[in-house]
Amino acid sequence: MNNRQIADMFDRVADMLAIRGDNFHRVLAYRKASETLRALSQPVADIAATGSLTDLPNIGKTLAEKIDEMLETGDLAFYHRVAADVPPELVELLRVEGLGPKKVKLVYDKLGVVTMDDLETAARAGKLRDLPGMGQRSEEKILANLEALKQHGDDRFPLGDAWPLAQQILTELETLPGVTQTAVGGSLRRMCETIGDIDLLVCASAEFAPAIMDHFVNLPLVESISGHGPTKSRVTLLNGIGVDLRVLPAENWGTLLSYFTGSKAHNVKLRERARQRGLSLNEYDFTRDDGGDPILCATEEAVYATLDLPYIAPPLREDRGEIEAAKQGRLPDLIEQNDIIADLHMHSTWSDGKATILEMARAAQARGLHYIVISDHSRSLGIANGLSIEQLREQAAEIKSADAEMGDDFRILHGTEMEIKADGTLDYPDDVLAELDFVIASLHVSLSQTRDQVMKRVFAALDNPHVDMLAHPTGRLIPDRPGADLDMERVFMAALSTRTILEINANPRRLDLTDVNARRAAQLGVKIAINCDAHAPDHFDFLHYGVATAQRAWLTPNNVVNTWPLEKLLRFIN
DNA sequence: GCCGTTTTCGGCCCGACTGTTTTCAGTCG
Repeated sequence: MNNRQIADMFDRVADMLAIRGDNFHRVLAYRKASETLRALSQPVADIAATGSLTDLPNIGKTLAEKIDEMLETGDLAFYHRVAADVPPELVELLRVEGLGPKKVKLVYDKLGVVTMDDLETAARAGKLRDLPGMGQRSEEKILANLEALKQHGDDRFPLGDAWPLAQQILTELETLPGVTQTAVGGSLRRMCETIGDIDLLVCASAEFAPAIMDHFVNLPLVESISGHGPTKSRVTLLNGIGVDLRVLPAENWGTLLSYFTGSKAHNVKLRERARQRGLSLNEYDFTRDDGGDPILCATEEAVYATLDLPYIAPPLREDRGEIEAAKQGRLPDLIEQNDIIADLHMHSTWSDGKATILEMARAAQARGLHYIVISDHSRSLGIANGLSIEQLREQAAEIKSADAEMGDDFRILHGTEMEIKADGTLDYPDDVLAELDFVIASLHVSLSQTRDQVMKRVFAALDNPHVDMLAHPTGRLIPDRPGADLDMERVFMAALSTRTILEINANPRRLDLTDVNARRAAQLGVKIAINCDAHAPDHFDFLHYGVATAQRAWLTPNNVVNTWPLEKLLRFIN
């Protein structure tokens, strides 16, 4: 079993234990262990092999043994023991909003409900309303939420879908009386690749809050309201995405922002640190155990300062070592968007782009870039109008004239995004590749090949001396396609030894490498590029998603080749 | 079940909102 499968198993066991009514903190231990495994940037099997599983946070003796068991047998006996008490199918019921472990146990014990269909049948028959603690309203709500789940599912939303939506709502809320500041919070502010719901925060004094909330829950794109109070409201939009809004005054802004940015695990660490100092941290303030005046924080900097920590940027707040690093003064000097001076991967009308080479160059220059690589698709990708060898050579002439047109302050390099074909061969011969300034290799087809097959293809590209960069290495698409089954550790080692750059593709449907993989690659010394893969001038807007992913990977400007002057990049690839 | 400036046992974050209550449990974030 791999990291994700073991993490999934721990999550499933946690849900089953919660339904069974086990100690809450025992349940939490399984969930925390799951998070540790998901954040791990190397195979847990490698760590198990050295016997150092318990060095990982949240993995103690018991869970280490369970991980060993799963690695050896592919199964977990404990899971089957719990399953004797709690049918594993019950876990599915937790996806229904408003149903937690207690109520799932209730409907199972009293009505024998196991599946969603059972639940719907029971609700329609009016059997839920007579259960203790439930009534007609609960029954109606469960039916409505079952229906909503069928309609929208409860999948997470791609960052690229949620971000513009959040900005749109905030822009509207900013116009309301009394609103002095707004912000996104939660996983959206941390720029996770997918988000469960949108957290919005508004700064306004209490007398304005009710009107702000009323406006919010009555926005035209609201489908239903699931909570509506003076400081907190929650709605579901027509596309099924949930949006939470919190309103607090300026004196609480820093603690509010910190609290609702999370992650949960990061917050727990902050609160533990507060307790060590005789303080208790919540979204309003720090209260003192000795009963003294609470400490108010109008900024997040003040929150961290109260805990004797430097400011920690939101993309780092995943409890992946950032608090320990902050304590020791070794937080990374994170890459910022204005460090980026080049884009090495884009398309023009020569293949499937929407703009000419010159238009792309001017758009790039307008955004502060100093050089670009035009990298149209290669001949075998017919669907994207890939270039024949003859077309590629014709294109060289146009690149040259466009480059001259742009003047001395901007350079256009001639590249290609070359297919790594399904049979493992490359789409252009070496002598053609030798004519180009920059060669990108990509997987687009036959991504569901076996690990052996697809790794052979990647090695063929990495080992070719003309290939400078591997673009969107796994080929995944969020949320539809998981991507090729690569052994990333071996990809990184090969990239390192062949001096091949690996890409963080900034398109929010890709974000490939992932944050976790990019962090591991950079740790090993692999150089990373952040590229928009622009097919039109406005796709350069994707850059902030790519930079945020790089920040989540703890990358500094030195890890990222797009921060380098052209001469340095050319030295590296040659 | 994990973890240790609270240190091998006894903590483990906590507040808003809802619905069913008549003072609170459950859910959610």
